[in-house]
Amino acid sequence: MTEMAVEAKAGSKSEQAYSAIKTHIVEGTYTPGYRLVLAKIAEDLGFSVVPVREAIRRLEAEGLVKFERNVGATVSGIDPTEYLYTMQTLSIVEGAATALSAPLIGPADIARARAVNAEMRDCLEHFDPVRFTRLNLDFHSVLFERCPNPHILDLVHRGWNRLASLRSSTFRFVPGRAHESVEEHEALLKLIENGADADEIEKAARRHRSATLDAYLSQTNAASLSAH
Amino acid sequence: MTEMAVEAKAGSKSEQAYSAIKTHIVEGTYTPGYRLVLAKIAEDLGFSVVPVREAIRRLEAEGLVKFERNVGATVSGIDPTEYLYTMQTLSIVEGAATALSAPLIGPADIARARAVNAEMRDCLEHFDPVRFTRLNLDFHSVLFERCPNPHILDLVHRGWNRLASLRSSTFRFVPGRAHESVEEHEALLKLIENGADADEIEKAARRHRSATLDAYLSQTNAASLSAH
DNA sequence: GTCATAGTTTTCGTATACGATTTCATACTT
DNA sequence: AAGTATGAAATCGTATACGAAAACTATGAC
Repeated sequence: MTEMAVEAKAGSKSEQAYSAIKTHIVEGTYTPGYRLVLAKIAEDLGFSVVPVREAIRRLEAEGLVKFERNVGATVSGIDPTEYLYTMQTLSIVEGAATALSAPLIGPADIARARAVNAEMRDCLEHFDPVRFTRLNLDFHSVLFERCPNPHILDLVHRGWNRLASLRSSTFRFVPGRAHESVEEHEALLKLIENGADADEIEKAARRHRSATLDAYLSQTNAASLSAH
Repeated sequence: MTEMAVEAKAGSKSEQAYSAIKTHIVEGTYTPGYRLVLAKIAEDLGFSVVPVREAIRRLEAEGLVKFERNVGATVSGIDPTEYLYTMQTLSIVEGAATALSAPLIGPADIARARAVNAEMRDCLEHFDPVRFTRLNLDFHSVLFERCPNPHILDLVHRGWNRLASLRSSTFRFVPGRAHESVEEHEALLKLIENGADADEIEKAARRHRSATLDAYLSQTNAASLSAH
């Protein structure tokens, strides 16, 4: 788990370049604002610039890098507005993915999710935000990975990747919110376990994410999402 | 209106190639299965292959073309499963976009949508499915274009583009469904006009699309979407 | 007549090269 | 001293060229 960022390991050089750069962004080696110079990356990887360029444009399409004509690419920053857009979009697609996969989630999945959530509680006591964040993805993966619609699943992955690329910087992990979060996780599991209807699950999953966003926004006095 | 497919008119050659090819696909010049040979397109446009290749890979990311390593690209086909995935995804993102833009829709917008819907009724009497389809996009554009979240809006556009690329082929326009559709349009407008809450609008917009999908599926005895 | 195989053709994948654009540093003007 | 113009450096954008992989074709064996 937690390997979501790694995709096509081998393959064409453009694909290799794509995963290599993506990994750097998601893992935090390339932080927001970092300037991606074609020639430099090409040399580092031992490729020429053409496949690197292709990789970067693909990352641009996913929102991980910002690209300016004749200027170059930089790792996307943490503009609060962008963060809001990303979280709102994710709340919608993840909510749908969770609702769609709910009927396919078995007792084994639930058990695994509970175990992960228990570990998350641990992280709160021993204050380990990095691990907490990683486990959070593991937990939600259980809930949405069985989504039978690959398009929706792909959108969910993209959203998480974008968030991961912001992870290494400033905010995230509002302490009070983390405690609420693990409680909501348990509530979500109960809903799924009891075979609640899709609509109810979807709403709960959305609210869970909206609440995280709101917790962040309340620190930065920006506009609220759940107001909508 | 109806110009949604045309984006960056000028710009770098890769962008020009992108819009040119995209237009061909969406307008139906390149039908599903059509083989996109780099050298040929490059010659047609008067460019070299590198920007064309970049354009094609971008179209691949949007699902408009299918790309195989060392083989080439073909315009995406109308696999019923893919159609289901696309429609389901669109029902979700379009539903959200409509709900989010609803509070920003004014009386002028409503009036315009009504006019479009009236024209659609006309198309039913004079049996003009091509125009009907075009107007259908115009109608829905009024409902979702004010969505303040550009990410979501982008996903909606992508969904419509994919559908447009399938348009020219076989199915679409199940006669009975079209009549229902214009009625549902009016119902949607009433909801927005009366300031119904976001959740209600979202559900109605989703159902509207799911119903279109189901009408198609009932002809092909595939699995239903609204069953979920 | 059918299948397998070798050779040819097509087409993609990427390296290299060079022109175009932007950015940065420097010198000059007011 | 501040701002503007000029030139140099960095970087991108794309053309061209060639090697590699796949698809196609023709030939021969059975």
